[in-house]
Amino acid sequence: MTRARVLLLNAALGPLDYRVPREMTVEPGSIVLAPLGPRQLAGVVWEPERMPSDAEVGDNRLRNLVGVYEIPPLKDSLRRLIEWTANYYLAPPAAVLRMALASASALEGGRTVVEYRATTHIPDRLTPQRAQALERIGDRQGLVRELATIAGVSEGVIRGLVKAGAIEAVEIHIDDPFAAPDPDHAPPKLSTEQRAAAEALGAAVAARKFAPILLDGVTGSGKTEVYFEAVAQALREGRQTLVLLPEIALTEPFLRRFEARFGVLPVAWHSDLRQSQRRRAWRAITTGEAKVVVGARSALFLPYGDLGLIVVDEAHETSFKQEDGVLYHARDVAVMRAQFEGLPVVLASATPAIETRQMVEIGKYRELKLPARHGGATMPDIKAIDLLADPPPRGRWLAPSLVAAMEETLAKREQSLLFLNRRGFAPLTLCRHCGHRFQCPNCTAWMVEHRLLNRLLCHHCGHNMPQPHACPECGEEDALVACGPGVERIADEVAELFPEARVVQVTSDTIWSPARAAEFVGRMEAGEIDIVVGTQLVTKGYHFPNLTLVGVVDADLGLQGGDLRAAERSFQQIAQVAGRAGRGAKPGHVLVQTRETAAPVIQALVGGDAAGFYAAETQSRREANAPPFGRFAAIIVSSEKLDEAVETARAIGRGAPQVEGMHVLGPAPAPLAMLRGRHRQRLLVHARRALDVQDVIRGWLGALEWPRGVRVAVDVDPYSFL
DNA sequence: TAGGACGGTAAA
DNA sequence: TTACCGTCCTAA
Repeated sequence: MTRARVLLLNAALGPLDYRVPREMTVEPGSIVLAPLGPRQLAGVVWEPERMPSDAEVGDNRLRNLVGVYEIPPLKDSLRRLIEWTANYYLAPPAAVLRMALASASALEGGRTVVEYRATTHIPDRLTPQRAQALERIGDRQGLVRELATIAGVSEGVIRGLVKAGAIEAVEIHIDDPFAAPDPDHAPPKLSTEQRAAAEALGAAVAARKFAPILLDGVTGSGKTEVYFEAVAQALREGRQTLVLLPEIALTEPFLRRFEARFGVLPVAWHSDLRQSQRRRAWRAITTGEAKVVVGARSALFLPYGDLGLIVVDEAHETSFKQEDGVLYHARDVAVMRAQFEGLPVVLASATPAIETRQMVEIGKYRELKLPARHGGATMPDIKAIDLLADPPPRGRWLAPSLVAAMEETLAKREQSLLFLNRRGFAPLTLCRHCGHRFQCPNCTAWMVEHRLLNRLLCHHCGHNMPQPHACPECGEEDALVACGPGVERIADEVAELFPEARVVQVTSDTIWSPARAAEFVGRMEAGEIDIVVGTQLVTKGYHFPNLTLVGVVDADLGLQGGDLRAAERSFQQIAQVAGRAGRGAKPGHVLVQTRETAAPVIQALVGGDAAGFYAAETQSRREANAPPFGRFAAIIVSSEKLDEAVETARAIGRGAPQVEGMHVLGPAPAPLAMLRGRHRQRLLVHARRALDVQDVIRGWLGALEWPRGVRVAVDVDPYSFL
């Protein structure tokens, strides 16, 4: 009799044992279908010694596996990665496994999927629901269920439209091949420095060994062209490349550059894929036919058939840290995957994280430097505007000297970019009469006024309400005032100052799909935009040769809140947005508005002393025993009931083990004391680097119990201290 | 007494 | 997580 230990796609369950029927063969990694109570669930066969079960079950109680999927088994290297991730981030292995088998439907054998899209035919009976559906669907395509969700109507309405001929069926073959990129399609002209770096990367790919490499080049130095040569090398060897990007908003410019270099588009992987696209991509990834995959975090755990290279672009980006579910850092897990698979991994950034720099420092990572801009472009000059000496007029946010520079830029028919990392019109609305402030009922956060929508929104939970005219507290009319600036307010100010200029706002409210991003890029390149006002969305990735002026509206914003990475993040953000200026033949200028011209961040930016800033910041981290020299883990306790959250957090605090080199701060209310209707308490564990803090926490929390509605989440290496 | 809400537990 | 079971309560 053979038994198999199976890790099921159910995060609440540990591994379960099954009987393997006589006619079935499985091996570790096999993807199987197993009975679970009255249902059937997919899972993966695992080595029993690597996945201990809490209770041994006798042979007589085992149920038979239902079947094995005709899909290559998950490789050892991927199973080790799943184990490592679950162990390091204190997550259920099944939750990590789910990311590898991200397209459960791809497991089913079906080779075709029927999708639907609108025709030009207008049905005879156009009910309001039908009209709404057709309008919202536009030229989108998808399953009946997907279209119903998009349209906000029931599936019956969609089916009715199909019957009426307004929506037609399209057959999708999920095994349709992806076109192969051609490494020799359009080789670039590289500078001597780029050539040297490209050759080093190519050699690392050919060596087929673990090699973590920091590709460190100033903004505009052509890092992408350089790592494309590593991709070309992987293609020549017939192996796959994974390129991780921090946000889908960045994929659009990337796709176009890729197509120009290799002749075809890469395979995209992100959360917005339709089910059929996901299925097709997943299958092509497992077979190795998808040669280059560009994706967000979640592409990291896919079962690549023959991976040869991993690239993490904009590797310093904090959005690589997953903030819900499994709280992993994609940059760090990418390095681990490269290690398990024996591959080179390239971290590309103009402003690497202190952690990454430190790895170079101690000789763990190799560094390839591109110290100059590509094609003769020069670095922009950065000047600070002292808001205390040169303040904007009352009720305005742009200093006279910044306005003058914008005027000049406009006169030269060049483009300007204003950066403010705050969506909406104003971050706080209050009543002048009684002092009432609009707060989210579910979160410890102000409601943010969005004039584009004429509503107040909570940026944490999505709660929203119409823009009020009277104060709900005292009933006073016309007493509500908007406090502080957001991107919309800056755009208004710009429109008043330069009525003839063409202004666009670039935030997640206006650029919410790759198509919108493409449209923005197109208009920028065609010179149809004079001034961009945007959030962090505009700080990276874009290359606009005619953009010569960058204004940072409030450089002090990022320094508030004071978490351990505040200074570093400020520096990176401003250096990145500054890097958008003067990328072509024309030189760029950057003006940074600040109330603290003496702050080290501002001094480093103005003086162009990145190395000095990094050295000072690294030293202060060392002294504080902060990452990368020491480590943190946050324990977040949340419940809809305040007393339960507080009591559980206290119990956890009381249960803290005495361990040499570790101490526990808290519990205390988390800075976001209420989020999406849940009260949150936080404990912060600070430990020396060598301590296996995960093991300590596992033992600590494992010995405790808490009420049903209480959630206890551990965030290892936290990035958000909210 | 039917049926719903709730809590506890098993799932191999 | 989902399914199911027992308990308790309420409406009829």
